[in-house]
Amino acid sequence: MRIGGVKLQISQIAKKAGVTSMVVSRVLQGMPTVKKADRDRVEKVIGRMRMDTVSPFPAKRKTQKVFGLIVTRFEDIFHSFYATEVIKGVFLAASRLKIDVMVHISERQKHEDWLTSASLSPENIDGILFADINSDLMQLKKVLARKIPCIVLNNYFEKEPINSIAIDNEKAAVDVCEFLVGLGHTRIATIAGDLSTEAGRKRLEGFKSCMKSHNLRLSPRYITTGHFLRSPARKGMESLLKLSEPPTAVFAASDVMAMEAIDVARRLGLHVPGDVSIIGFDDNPLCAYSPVPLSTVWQPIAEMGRMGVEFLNQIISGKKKQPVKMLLDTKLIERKSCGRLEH
Amino acid sequence: MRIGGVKLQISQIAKKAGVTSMVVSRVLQGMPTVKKADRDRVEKVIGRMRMDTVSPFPAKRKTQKVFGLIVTRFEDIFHSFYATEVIKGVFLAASRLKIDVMVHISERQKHEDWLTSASLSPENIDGILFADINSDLMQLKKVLARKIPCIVLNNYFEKEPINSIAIDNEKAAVDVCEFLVGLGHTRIATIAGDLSTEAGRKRLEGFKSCMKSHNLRLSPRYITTGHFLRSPARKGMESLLKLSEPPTAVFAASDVMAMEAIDVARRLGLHVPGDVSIIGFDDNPLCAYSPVPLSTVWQPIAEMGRMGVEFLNQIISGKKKQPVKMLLDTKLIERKSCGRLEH
DNA sequence: TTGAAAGCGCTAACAG
DNA sequence: CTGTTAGCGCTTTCAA
Repeated sequence: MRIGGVKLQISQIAKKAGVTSMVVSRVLQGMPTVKKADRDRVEKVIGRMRMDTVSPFPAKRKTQKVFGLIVTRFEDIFHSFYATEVIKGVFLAASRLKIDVMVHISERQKHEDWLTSASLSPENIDGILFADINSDLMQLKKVLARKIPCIVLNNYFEKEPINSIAIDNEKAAVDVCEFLVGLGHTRIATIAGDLSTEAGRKRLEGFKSCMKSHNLRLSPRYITTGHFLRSPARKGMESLLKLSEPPTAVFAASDVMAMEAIDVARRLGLHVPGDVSIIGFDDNPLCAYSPVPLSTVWQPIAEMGRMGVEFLNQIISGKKKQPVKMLLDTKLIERKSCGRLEH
Repeated sequence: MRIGGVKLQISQIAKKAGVTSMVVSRVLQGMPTVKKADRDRVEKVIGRMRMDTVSPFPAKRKTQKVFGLIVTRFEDIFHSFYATEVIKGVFLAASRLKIDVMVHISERQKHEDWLTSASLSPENIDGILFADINSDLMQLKKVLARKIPCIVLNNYFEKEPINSIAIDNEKAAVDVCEFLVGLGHTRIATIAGDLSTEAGRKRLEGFKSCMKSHNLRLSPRYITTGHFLRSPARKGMESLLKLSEPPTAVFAASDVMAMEAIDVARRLGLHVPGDVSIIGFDDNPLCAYSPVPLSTVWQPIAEMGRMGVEFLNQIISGKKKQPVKMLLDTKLIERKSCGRLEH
């Protein structure tokens, strides 16, 4: 067990907890065959030692702290704005705090047991940052069971005692919807993101709930899913524009999808925003190359990564009480792709 | 000792080398008290076992391979285009090859002995990638001495048997100079980069040698150093424009510096490229925000990172002969910041 | 500069 | 479920 760059001896933990080394060893390995009372005691002792070990020696450490960064793989991840921004924020903070970062790209859906693999074992890692969690809650549960300090980014756990920092996607989507309604639009459609991600779901939910609060009817045909990908987004936009009553405004859940939507519209001879307003999400710098400057939502992704590292560091040092819960605010960026509806 | 994601037992190495475990242990720890003959034998055996261990089991591995990525810290590193691009390329390849990456930001000049620190010890690492080497050749030497597979990016070792992949900065600078001469310029100045980096030096050398080959006089006053930083670059540009015979074209060794140079010129009421042509280096996307589209040099930074990972992986598997040596070509991007000289 | 022996920290196995 | 024992792999020590 590694704490704040220092190795904790099993025998020492055992002594303090009044159990044998074996019991501690089993607890650390997450084996089920340990009496609950013993397990609790061991965990409490580890928690106490964590604080004792780390706080009093700020610069005296020989070994650096090491954080694991778990990134769920998805298509084009390293061309994606999200991943590179998170990584930027994480490294920014890590380099300031002199923390090494072990990056692991985990395969979606697969039962990769990276926790027991050498490089990411608690032996070598002081804490773990999940850059996102897609469906594989299993690993998170294991990490929690072993009391390894961790923070989840981009997924907000409202009730569970899990440290999490996320973008307030729902509020952001409401802002977008309010903005479009404020421009006089009533026939508003959406190209939703990947609904297996929390960001995708929340953005859709926020949009729906805002439409409802304005008593605007949202036909199921106005809801398409682009999975955050280019080609499905195009298909979605095409289907929207083919409707007998096409929308006058479209909320795309990512800038990449919004750019594709603009392209689809223009190829059909429509003007943006004259014939149809389009708004994106991300504030991806690539929008600078858009034929019409894209209105969008800026989100503090790099900040989220930075805060993740800083908070995790504080948690490990016992300077921050758990659970940490943060919802970060977004900002609507108004450019030229949305216009007031003329009657 | 870790090889290709597999732990090699000291005792096994010892048996094959015909020495005791102690000797091997000492060799691995880099202790000086080992007979040279024994040390050589041990190293040879390790080299052999490396190939035996890795190649025959492509997918059978339980543990992932782990590469260390050493990035030398400098100002604003994570806002720098270079660092983020290298990292992008490294992760792109690493995720494809299912390799974990341990990122370490090393402090410049300091005697950080990260090799003996737990997280980057040969115990936990299969190979090392240097994202650049600034002055601290010591660490590289240690890595080489311990026969840990490694590749150096962005520094080209012409003669030493060190694996290296770099941008051909010298040729790129010659291209730039040829380009400016081709536009009719003869009074060409430069804002050089940080001359403690190889990139900075080579770009200056290339520029100088090309000027010479055209029999163009290069006054020392025409050579300023901007250290790749904003404020020194401004000062450099200011001093150039104050000369009694100011240059008609300026080669800035980075886009950030070129943008500052443009700003300085415009604030003095000069037109770019009418009064002075300016060319940068990097093809930083941030040039999109430049008041006049910046002519510059694109360099395959992400590709360099990607190749680094791929080659290192092949070296470890014995599929690639050492030393690997590569010089990557750049491309001059012509936009609007350089004009033909009118007489 | 070497290696036997002792020590250390961990875990698999097995008996209770 | 527990804890003893035995064993593993490595390093420190020390005498030669």
